[in-house]
Amino acid sequence: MLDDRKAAILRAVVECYIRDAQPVSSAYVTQLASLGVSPATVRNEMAVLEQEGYLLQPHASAGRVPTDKGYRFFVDSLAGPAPLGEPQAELVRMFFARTHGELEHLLHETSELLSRLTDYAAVVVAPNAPEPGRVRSFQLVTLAHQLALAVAVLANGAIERRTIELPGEVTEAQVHRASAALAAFLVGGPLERSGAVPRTGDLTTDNLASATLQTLRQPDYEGAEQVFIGGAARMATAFDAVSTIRKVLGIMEQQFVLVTLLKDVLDRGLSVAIGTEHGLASLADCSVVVAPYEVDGERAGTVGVLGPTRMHYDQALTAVEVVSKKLSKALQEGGKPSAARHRGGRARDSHGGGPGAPGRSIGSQSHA
Amino acid sequence: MLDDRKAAILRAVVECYIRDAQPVSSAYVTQLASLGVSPATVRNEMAVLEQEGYLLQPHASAGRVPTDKGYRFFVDSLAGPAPLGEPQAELVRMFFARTHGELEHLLHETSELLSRLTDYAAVVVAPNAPEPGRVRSFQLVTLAHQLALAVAVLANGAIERRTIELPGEVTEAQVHRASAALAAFLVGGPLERSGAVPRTGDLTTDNLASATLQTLRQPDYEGAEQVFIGGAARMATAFDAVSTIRKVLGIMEQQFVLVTLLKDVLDRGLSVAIGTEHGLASLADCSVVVAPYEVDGERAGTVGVLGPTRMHYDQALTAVEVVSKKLSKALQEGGKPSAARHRGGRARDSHGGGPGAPGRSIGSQSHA
DNA sequence: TCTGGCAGTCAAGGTTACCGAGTGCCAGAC
DNA sequence: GTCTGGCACTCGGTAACCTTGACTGCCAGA
Repeated sequence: MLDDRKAAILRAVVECYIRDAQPVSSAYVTQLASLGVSPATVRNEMAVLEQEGYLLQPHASAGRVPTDKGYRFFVDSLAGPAPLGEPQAELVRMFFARTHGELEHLLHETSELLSRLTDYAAVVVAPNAPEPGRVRSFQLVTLAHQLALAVAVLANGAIERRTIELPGEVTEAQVHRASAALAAFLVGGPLERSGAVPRTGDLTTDNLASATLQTLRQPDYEGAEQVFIGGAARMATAFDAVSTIRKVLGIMEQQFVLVTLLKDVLDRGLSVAIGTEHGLASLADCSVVVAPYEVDGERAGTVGVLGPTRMHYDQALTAVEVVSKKLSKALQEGGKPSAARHRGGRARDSHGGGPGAPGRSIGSQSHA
Repeated sequence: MLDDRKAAILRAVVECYIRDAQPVSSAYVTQLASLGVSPATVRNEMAVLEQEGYLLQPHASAGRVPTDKGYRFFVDSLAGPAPLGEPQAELVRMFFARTHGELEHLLHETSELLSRLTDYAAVVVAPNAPEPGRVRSFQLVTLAHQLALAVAVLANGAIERRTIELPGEVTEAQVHRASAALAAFLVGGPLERSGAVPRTGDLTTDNLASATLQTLRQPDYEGAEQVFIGGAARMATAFDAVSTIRKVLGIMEQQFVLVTLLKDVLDRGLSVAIGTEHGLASLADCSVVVAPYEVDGERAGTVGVLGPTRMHYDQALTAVEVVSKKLSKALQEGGKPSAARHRGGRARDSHGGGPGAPGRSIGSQSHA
């Protein structure tokens, strides 16, 4: 589609613009990309590139600026992600060497890591798949007069809990029996195990048990995706127009929108969405770099970076890639309860570090 | 300290400046505060007020702007918090009428509520006191080969969990016995119950039990304060200098600093800290309005509002006051497990609403 | 097909002048 | 003594204007 020279010129323009945030002139390209031609020739080529929609001239006497299409070509023709700088690599190594507490904490910190690696805002979407783990222990505990708590410990250390309302006439003994029956039924299998609890003979007990079972099968309201945003404040550094900052922060508030955005991008099989490629008008000046991460070999969640369209795509791609890989691995490490956890309460690794360091990012956690 | 007329003039200046964000002239004050004197007189008074440090003139031909000291006088002489507007009151009522899920979720949403009420950023610091609840149920569950999970359900529905590393030679039966012994020892009392577990006769079991007890007595690493920030993006609307926005967002990233700030203000017995009154140079353009909230009659956490020094103090004060009261009450409602929870895993109220509405704020949750 | 040169265009920056908002001060009234 | 009206003064802000310089587009010639 583009001959070598045009491609080289386009690449040069994109690179310069990403670096300097200023329109790139033909002379600058000439001296940077050693093409052996004069500025005039470059000018001609640039005029063609503009006609074809790769470049744009803010005004007549200015240099050229890449369009979304220009960035797209740049990204697609990228030799591949740049290797991570040594200091960054060290950061990643350090980060994943430490053991983190529960999943939420890990993901939250991961968003900060990614943000620090790239210097853009980072987004981490938590896994929303229900815990697949088998039940290791089940208990029904009476709390108040007409209130009980169903607590299940899953094999991976996660805890599922549901509040159960008791009809008035249930006795403590009946709760106990129902608990035992449910434990016998559930332990060793999935929490949502189908079928009915074997009858105990006592009607109230059986009713309680089946009601509890029903509740357990309903997904937790936490099922909605959780989003962690790291380094939102870096957006204020990436742009200098107040209005843009406002728009972007505004979108980041609507975390539901953000999750949908990332999902869409991934679903379209992309790892980069540039400018208007994702349909959000208020993020027209932003690009998104995403990668899924896996738990037990299955796509579980998403990590991503949100930055200006003139972002360092190569670095962002690498960072996102590396972090998603490492995160997958960290979550993979099976029984290790320090990480493979979701929705359950908190766990802490017995050798986990003390109180976390002061947050460095406007981290965000919400139920989108 | 200030005679009535000076006070009236100062108040008028502050009010106008809060409303218009523009230096206030003597003429404007004259027509607004019906003092029955001419602009010239007001000018003379304003000159005195400036000399005494209540007002400031950005430049010679400009009107006056309040200093921190001026705002302080204004706040202190405030007749009292303004009543909440009807729409706001409705918002609060609606909010607290709904049942919320677990504590974290509630606090997170509270920060958004407060932000929406005031149109500034809101901060909610979670209670950091350990759950005082009595143990209702205790269990030690083997997870992996050398890994167990201690799970305690407290009377208020909270769940405490600790990971326990098992020495290699422990059998499943021994874990079981230790679990039973610990349950017998702990249930009905506090989780940190002092004393030793009664011996079972089996050395390994006893060792495991006492090791577990030891772990239980150590505070969870989540003991560090959690902070929820709602509506951080509103800061971008409150200021129009990019550099200020950057500074403020920067501080909000360092959530540890933020917590300390709120703590300091409260400890000094203040409910409002204006401009440089709190020592943070980068928040010199900001004021903070705080109030503690209570759980079981004891100070548990803090709610606060962070806005520009020219904030609507009366409204902010009311909002913070009302929200802290209502929050205390919501958390008070004793056995109700839907709210009185911390650190434990998640619980959901059986009649809790489905997936929350899309987040409207850059909410933030971190371990400071 | 490339190149050098030249004219054209336009943003940015600096200068000037002007306007107007607001003060300070003073003399006179109450 | 206190207040007021009036007047001169001060500056920030805006607009008009010009200059500069950085580009490009185009064209004629290599």
